[in-house]
Amino acid sequence: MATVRDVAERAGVSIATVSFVLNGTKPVTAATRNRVESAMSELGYHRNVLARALAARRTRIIALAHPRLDNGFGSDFITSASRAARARGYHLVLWPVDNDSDEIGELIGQGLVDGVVLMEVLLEDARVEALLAAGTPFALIGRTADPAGLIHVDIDFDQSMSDALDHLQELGHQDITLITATQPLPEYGPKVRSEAAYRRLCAKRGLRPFLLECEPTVAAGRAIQLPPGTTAVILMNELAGFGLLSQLAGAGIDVPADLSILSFGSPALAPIAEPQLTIMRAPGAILGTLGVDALIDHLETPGPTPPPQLHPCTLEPGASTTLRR
Amino acid sequence: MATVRDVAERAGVSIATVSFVLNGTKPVTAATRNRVESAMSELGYHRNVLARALAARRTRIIALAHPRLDNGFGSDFITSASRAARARGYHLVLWPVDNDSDEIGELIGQGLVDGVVLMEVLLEDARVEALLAAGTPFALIGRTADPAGLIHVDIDFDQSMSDALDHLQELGHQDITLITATQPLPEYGPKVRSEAAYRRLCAKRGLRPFLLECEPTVAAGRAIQLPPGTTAVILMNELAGFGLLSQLAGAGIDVPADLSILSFGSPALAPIAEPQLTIMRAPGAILGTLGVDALIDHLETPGPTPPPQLHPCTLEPGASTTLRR
DNA sequence: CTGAAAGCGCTTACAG
DNA sequence: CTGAAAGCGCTTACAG
Repeated sequence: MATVRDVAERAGVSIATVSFVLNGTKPVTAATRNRVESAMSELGYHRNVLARALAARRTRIIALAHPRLDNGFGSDFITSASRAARARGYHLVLWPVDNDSDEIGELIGQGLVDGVVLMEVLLEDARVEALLAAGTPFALIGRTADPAGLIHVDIDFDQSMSDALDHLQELGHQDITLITATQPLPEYGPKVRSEAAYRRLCAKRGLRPFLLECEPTVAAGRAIQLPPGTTAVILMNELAGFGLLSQLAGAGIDVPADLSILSFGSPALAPIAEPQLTIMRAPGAILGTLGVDALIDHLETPGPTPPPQLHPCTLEPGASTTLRR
Repeated sequence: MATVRDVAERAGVSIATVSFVLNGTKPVTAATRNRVESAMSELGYHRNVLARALAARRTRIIALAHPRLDNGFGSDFITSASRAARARGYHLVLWPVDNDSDEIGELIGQGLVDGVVLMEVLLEDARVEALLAAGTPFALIGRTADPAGLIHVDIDFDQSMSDALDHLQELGHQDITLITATQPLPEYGPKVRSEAAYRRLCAKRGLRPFLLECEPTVAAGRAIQLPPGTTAVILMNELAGFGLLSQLAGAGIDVPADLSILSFGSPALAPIAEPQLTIMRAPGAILGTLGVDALIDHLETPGPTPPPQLHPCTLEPGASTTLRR
């Protein structure tokens, strides 16, 4: 592998000059620049990111801390996050850490990364404390209970719920039940915020709120007992949704003629349902890009905390919602 | 952040000695070791991985090169791969690269990683050539057309297909149709190998082979025309499977009474189907661990190419297969 | 605009 | 068993 020294020698300049053209950090005459650039391409020079990082005290590596990946928008998110990082000349390392301050503290101490993107943020999150204590810049995917002053991107649950209700109300529905999933951890942000948004919007719109929750399984969905009078359902429990569909089919209740279903879920599963589900699609890929960009922006031009980036889910019409009869 | 220098000073030794106890590379008396270790813990010392990497010419970072993640065992695989790396003291960086030799060549040139795990390997893969040319160690998840001499881990398609046929034959089936998915790229290893295994095993077992393929969509599944006489189906096309189930239900054909279905697929989707699908589950998490471990083993003790690690899918009984009537 | 030199925080021959 | 010193491949004040 060629080094700056090789390039400098071939171009007849000092290694400092090579560095200046490499980084554009100081003015260099066109002639010198050309000599350096041809030397680089002739030698197939690639700068060593490790040495650069050590000397510059900036690694241009960021971590994606993920307790687990099996949920929600996992794959989309990761693909877009790693692409976003690469697009800005950064590398993304994966840190499989639990919500544990020691574990992340140890990782931070290694000095490998300039910042951290935190997935699966809890309302109370020990990792956030560790990051704050270490002075390591970070961006949250999701939000703690009080995210003021923290860089974060998240689903806009208010807007999403509003859009969901709009869709159903435009179809004439007024008795709309919200079905969520029982969570292993009590304080799960998306659920808490969605329920709050639903309650608030119902009050504001003069709708009677019906909230239900069940385990995220097909079997639990089969056992759902909808409140009498319900003509539409907002689902935040994809698996139970399939159970519910099966239960309804068995009972001769037609979807959407008798009951409209709007499901917060993934486009992968929607076409499997019968009828194909109308979904509110989570902006996984968008959040990946926003989170990484927000962090890198902050790393490159530190300043006051940028405003949160909240992005709503997108309505993707299927065949499971229709006019109330 | 404390450095080796701080530790050395506090312990009253040289930085070399600190390094020796850090790495266990040279014998150190118990007394000295103790002094160094207490100094380290008192200072909350963490070794800087960048500096170590630069000095030792080994970064202990490996890359996971992934064209896209949306397919197959994506999330499971990545989670297990990143855990496996961490368990061995390595970091895993994500490289979102297409099957393009330039792109991966540029990334390798940066000197960030000791080796690469390659996902989504094609029968002819430009990235493999680039890696070979650069002399960068790598492990394949999947296989090229001729993987001899390359470290690789993959699904054992022969064994998996054999297990699938065993299951169905034990239930009395002899007319077994294999349904695969049309691929965007012509030479897709899993499909090619599965079909070959199916053909070979049918011949060996005196079964008549029926092969079908269709687009990986629910709609395509609805349009499948099974060969007359088929009593069981092996599906390697999950989405089409749902379409097929729907088609059969509409035609009054009972699964599994009239037709058994064994699907190579994910445990996430199996319970959604009605009846719940009997599946051959891809060993995504296992391959993640095996791939990373194989690469790191080779990095730490170079030697002849270790034998390929082939791991079969696991039969997970559902309610979609039963005795032939 | 360009260069000589120090330094980032480690590891590793080489000596003793 | 321990230490002094060189060096990994860069960046960045500091001078000129």
